[in-house]
Amino acid sequence: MTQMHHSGKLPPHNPIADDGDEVHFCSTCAFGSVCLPSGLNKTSLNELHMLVEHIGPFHDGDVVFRSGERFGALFAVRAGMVKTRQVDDEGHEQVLGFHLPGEMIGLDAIHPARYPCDAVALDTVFVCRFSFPALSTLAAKIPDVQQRLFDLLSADIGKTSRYSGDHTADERLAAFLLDLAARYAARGFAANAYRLVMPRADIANYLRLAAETVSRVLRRFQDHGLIHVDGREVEIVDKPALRKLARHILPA
Amino acid sequence: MTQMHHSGKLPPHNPIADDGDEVHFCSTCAFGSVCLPSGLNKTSLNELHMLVEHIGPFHDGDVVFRSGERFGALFAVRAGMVKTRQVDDEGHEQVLGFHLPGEMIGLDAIHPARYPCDAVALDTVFVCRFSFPALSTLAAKIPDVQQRLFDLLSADIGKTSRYSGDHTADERLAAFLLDLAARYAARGFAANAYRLVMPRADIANYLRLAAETVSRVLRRFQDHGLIHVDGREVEIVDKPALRKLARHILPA
DNA sequence: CGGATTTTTGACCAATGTCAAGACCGGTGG
DNA sequence: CCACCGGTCTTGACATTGGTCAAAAATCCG
Repeated sequence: MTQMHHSGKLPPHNPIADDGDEVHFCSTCAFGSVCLPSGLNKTSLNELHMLVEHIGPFHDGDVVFRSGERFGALFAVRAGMVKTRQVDDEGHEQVLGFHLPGEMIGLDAIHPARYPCDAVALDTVFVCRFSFPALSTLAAKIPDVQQRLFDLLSADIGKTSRYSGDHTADERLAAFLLDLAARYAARGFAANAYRLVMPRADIANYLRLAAETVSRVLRRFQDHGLIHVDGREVEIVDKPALRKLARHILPA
Repeated sequence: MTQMHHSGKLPPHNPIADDGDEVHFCSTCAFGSVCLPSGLNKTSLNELHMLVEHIGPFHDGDVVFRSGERFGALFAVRAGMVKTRQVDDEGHEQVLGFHLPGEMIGLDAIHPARYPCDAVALDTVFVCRFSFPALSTLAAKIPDVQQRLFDLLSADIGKTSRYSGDHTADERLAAFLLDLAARYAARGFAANAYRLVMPRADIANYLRLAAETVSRVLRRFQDHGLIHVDGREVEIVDKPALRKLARHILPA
């Protein structure tokens, strides 16, 4: 299994160094809609920015948080890709998700008050840390923040059930490729071509398939002109066809 | 597919008629810890009770809420069992969960602001309706209520990922039986014997198996002395053995 | 360039799904 | 009380998807 190269958490970056692109970042972040001055008063805005710590860089295999650690904060991915996974005591890994810039992780840790999974960097990653006690307090004062938190949590329940059904390998892979494309597009990246940052084995694990099956299906998709794959680079060629395959899984 | 016999929602019961067992009910409800006078001041308590509407009875097949309806409230099951399910436009059903008394449904509707699934009674069901706007307002005023909501949402994310992994039919069924037993026990019912209210087909769908497989596995479990099944009545005979089977799925 | 890791490919296999038939069960009406 | 009916559940025979194993090919990095 992939193990961390470094020791785990790194000390916070000097926030000042990041101020330059803070606004740019916030525009794609999970809290963007409340962070950015969209009808939110300056004081509240500052309070939210105040409680955010910028942390990074993490490198491939580094752990942002680890299963069992006491829960203290939510994280938003600021750059790079993070996978969340559970490893049982016999070493079986279960990949729970892949998280792109602007997406929030740690939401499943609130209730047990411990992180129930590891969050592992798949490449060079920067994150924002939101102290949860501070965030709760703020949420009680600012309805928009509270609502945003409820929304993030609720949306995560919906996402989690997306792949929960019984579907063929083709359906799952088609949905996976489209879903990633849509999420990249939503964050302002190219809509039809991107890099699969994670190894095939992780994709397979996430989709409950064997790595060999992922390989074979991608190959077949390419042979049929649905996508073009070169190593980890993917280009979506025939989106309607993929969408048709994925129709049982993806949101209408 | 099972269709509703009646038209759907029924008018609210007269709350006064239920006052008698309100306390008893609250002690097993998802909001019990905040509703009951455990350090919570009387005024707040009253405000929470105020916004609850008791609704029912629903009968087998009746719909508590339906996919696509505008989201306005969370529901707690008060009696009976509710299943949540999605039906795609080709009629394929996907069962998302079974909900026992004291459990909350509708949490996945907050974000899309519409119910993303149907909630269907499997037998005679009573629910409590929590107006969400009212609940949010209250949450902003009472930290315990806010925290409770965050907890409920977060726990649901965790639950949803429980069966998300790749597991054998045996593992899944063992986990399913134990999970139900634990949830019944947590609500004060018998810990080792209960009635499977739902048809085999629903269990199968939920666990991504064929109904025939459910049938065969239950049979085998019985032959091996792990459980005793008689129609929909189940008794757990060898819990340690089941737990061993389910060890990859169930919480430590 | 060389070793490790990841990915691909082929051959085979097993778990589970599918199909079909029959048993069971609860309710209904004669 | 019994026969019947519709739905549910079980069982058996068979089919199929996707998993497993093994080895070769490609890729990555130092």
